[in-house]
Amino acid sequence: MLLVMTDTQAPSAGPDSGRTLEGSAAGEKTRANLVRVALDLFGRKGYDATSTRDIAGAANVNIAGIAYHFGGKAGLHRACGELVASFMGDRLETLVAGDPVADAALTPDQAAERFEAAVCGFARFVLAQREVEAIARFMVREQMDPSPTFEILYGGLIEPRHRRLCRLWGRATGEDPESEGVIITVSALFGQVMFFRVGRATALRRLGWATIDESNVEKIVAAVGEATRAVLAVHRAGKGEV
Amino acid sequence: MLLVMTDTQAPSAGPDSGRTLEGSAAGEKTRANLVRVALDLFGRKGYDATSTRDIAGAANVNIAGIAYHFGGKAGLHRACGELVASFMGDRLETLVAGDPVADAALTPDQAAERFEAAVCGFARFVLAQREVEAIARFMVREQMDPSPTFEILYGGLIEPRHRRLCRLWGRATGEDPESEGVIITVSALFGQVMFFRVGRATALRRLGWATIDESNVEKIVAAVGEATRAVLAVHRAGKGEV
DNA sequence: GTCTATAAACAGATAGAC
DNA sequence: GTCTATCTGTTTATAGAC
Repeated sequence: MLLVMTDTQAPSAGPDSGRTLEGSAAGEKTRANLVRVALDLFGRKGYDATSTRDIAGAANVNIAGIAYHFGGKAGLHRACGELVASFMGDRLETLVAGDPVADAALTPDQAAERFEAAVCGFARFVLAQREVEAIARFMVREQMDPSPTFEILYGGLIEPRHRRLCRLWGRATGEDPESEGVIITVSALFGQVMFFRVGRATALRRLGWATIDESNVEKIVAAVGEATRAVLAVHRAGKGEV
Repeated sequence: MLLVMTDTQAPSAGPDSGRTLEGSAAGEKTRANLVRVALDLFGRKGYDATSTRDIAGAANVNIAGIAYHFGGKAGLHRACGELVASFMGDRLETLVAGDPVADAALTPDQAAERFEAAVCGFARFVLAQREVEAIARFMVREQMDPSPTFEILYGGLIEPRHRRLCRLWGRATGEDPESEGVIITVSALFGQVMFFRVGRATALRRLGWATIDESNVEKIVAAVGEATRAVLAVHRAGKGEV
């Protein structure tokens, strides 16, 4: 959550090269403001389409502050990626899967139950939490047009979480957690949830909803939970049968 | 496929206000080139981040040609949306669902079979066809940051196709095709496919694939087809049971 | 229908006062 | 650490020659 202040390598020798690692309290707040606003704008409009003037204006920070604190626009974007990886990693760690070391001790039944809870918890978290809106937009944009920041997201957040879920699936079904089939199936099940984030404009229009509020989230959770149970059942029953 | 030349309302009285509706053969080719290139760049980098200079350069057309033929950058974007709606509408009409009027005459078994074929056909089309790459990027971008062009995509393509699939689902399960539950479930099932488009960067890295070639598409089709059958079976067996 | 040239606004970065 | 002012390059749009 606070690895925003990792020292950035400024592309040119800027005024930030000599500052201390901690910074002052005022500087800390300025940096946090900039990252919060930039995350929203980068996600909404994309990197190139977002001007540093807009960011600075919305964050009530002078334009020159971006270069000072992050070495430039690219450094600010990197800081956004680090915030996302850190924030989402913290939340998903406790929300989605519980204790990692205990996985091997789970019975298949327990693992299946926990996997379903992971899908539903992920859906509730990703769809209901207001603070995730900007983060989701930012992440989808990095998927479609990866910048150097994608590596931060993939290596620091996506890959370990996804691998973890595949282990859980393997524990529940007896299948190889690193096999293509498991990775694809787990990805597809979580893709159900993603649709209501990425295709939100379509979903809202088609369902006649103004927003995806708490009661609407539960309707979606019910559907993806049911699908998860159904697919899980097939894989636990007959392994070869398709 | 050729409603690219719908006359654009130029924001200001430009040189295109007096031209004929058909245009010359050379002009037609220029317009098609511009739309093809713009669709790719808009999808890749977004509207604001794509410069008319880049588009004109890649299309081997003079910069002023965009204002001449489409009234400006916004008109070119609209033309891209019209091409997408027209092209995808044509393909999905034959690929995904067959004859619309015959739906009511289908038995539940036939409808279920056809629905599964629709999901698999959609997956093959969306994931395998090279020409869909740019289109998919363009559409996802409109979902996340809707412009006036979104209305063209939703009303002319997404809504009618989605409604059609829900009717098929309703025919197979006996459920109300316009109910929230059906719309959500159908959306979620197709969301499985979308993940491998939108989250392609993640899927490739996680699976160790360089590209999603034909054999990889079939692996994905197998997984989403299986999930579709499983969920369909649950809804056809006991309607109240969850 | 296509071109050159240019206008007017805006981009990111930075120097230097405080 | 924050500010103003400015430099340099790029953006879309357009006027007018051909």
